[in-house]
Amino acid sequence: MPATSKGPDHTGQQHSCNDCVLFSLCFAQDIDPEARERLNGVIRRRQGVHRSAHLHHGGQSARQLAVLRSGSIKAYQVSREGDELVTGFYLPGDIIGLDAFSTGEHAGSAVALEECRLCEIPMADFNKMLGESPRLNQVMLRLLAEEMAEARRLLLVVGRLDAKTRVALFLLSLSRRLERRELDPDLFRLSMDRRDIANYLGLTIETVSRTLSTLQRDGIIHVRGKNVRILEREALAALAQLEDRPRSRQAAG
Amino acid sequence: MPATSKGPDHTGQQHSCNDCVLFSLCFAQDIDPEARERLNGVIRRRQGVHRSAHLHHGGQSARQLAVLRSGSIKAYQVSREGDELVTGFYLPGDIIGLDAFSTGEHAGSAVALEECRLCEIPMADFNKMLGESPRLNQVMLRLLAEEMAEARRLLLVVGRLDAKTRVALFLLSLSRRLERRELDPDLFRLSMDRRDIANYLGLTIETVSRTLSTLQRDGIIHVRGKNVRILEREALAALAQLEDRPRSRQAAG
DNA sequence: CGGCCTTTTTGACGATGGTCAAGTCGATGC
DNA sequence: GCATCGACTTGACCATCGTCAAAAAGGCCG
Repeated sequence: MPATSKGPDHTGQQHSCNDCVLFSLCFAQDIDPEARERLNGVIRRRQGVHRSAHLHHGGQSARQLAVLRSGSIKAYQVSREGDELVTGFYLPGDIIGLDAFSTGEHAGSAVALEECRLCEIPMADFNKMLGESPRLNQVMLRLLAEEMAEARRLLLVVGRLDAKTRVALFLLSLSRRLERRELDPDLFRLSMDRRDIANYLGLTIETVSRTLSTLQRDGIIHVRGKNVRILEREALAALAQLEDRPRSRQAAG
Repeated sequence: MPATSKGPDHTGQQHSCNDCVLFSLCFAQDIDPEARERLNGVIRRRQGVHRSAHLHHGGQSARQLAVLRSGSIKAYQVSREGDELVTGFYLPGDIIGLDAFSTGEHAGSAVALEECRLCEIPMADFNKMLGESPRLNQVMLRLLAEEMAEARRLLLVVGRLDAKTRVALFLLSLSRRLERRELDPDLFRLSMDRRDIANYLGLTIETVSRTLSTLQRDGIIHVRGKNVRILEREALAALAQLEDRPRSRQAAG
């Protein structure tokens, strides 16, 4: 709770976006230097966000926008019936809180899957900047459109593909995102549990587990609890694409 | 092709947003009168867009933003494998082309399901206005966030619910949208065919057909081809909510 | 290390919904 | 009217994946 906010901290991290190792992934790279300077003034660098801590809950009015610096975060919504619906996982460099743009309230919740560090921008400051910088607006519009495209992709995966294909796509997508962050794309640790993966993919825990086992049996991956190694990327990619998709194969008009 | 563009047309429709019957549904109501005046100057009112005519294709660079004035439109994407993926249906008042905001190119395609009329705003003009009006930016951000929320809802429907629930939700959603447009929410015509419905819901044609038949047998709706009458709204709503959802019922953390 | 709890895996079984196939309905054209 | 073509409906069958159950593997704490 008493986590550092503003001012120097003791982890050797820099205090300007310009020096940030994540700069090339962050939206800050896309705005003009002047705006970035102002951003630096209002950003609160927060660390010590521990596993299971919520960044925000659905329905809460948005107090800040955040960029994830380290760790990982699960985004989910709660349906009227009270079930959880996992909508995505954030990795370092991702921006958190865009879902509040329509109403000013968060559409969903976000919870840390492990120890996290963040850059937070108070909403008031951010809105002020938005009102003054069309450029920043464009960037936000683009980010939101991207998140939308991602949701659409997920839609394809979740509704229409068989279990093997869904899991293959999940692993590959994660792998690709890690690669873009200069992390090992073939050997990584799943920070979310089977339940979250299953929920995200629209499957049950058992099916996810079984599917991972099958992929291991076929020599395509190696799994040991949360640790995954991709052995045959080609084969995995083949599954993700070619596996005859069973449902609704109507051709384009 | 030679359809009217600009200037008077012969259907008795007005030429200012202020007089438009759709004004209360259109984003034009949310911007300041001054901007609306400018909008009026650049809008092209187009009619005679006939069934199966495309408004745009995926990958095309966006030439305009459009508001649907009458008729209905199907939005879809084409996957790498060449399958069609129906992502939504537009009704009068809906805005078409937001998907181009991230890259400048349309993410998906849009095709008329029946005779349509539109208000088109050339992208160049629109972008110019965006650059000058933070207010307009906010409105666009909100619209995009809403479209996103819609996509998320669809995600829930398509991946996790059984066929009966999906179809019930589809009918209710359509009904609600018609109601907001002051049309009869209980008696309407489906402008899309079964194939499109099935694809949108992540089901097969046969299952959609069977499910509609079952709903009819149970006295909840009456179907005759594309014509639908909702007989027992309560019962339909009950199906949409309470029908025990079979998959992934993990509780919130 | 041993107990306890949670997470994950594995197995057996059955229902939902996809597949294939045939039949009905409806619109259009001759 | 009749033929034809596509859209829609209905039926029979069966695969996939959810359900239920139990065992195995980790984690945590004493």
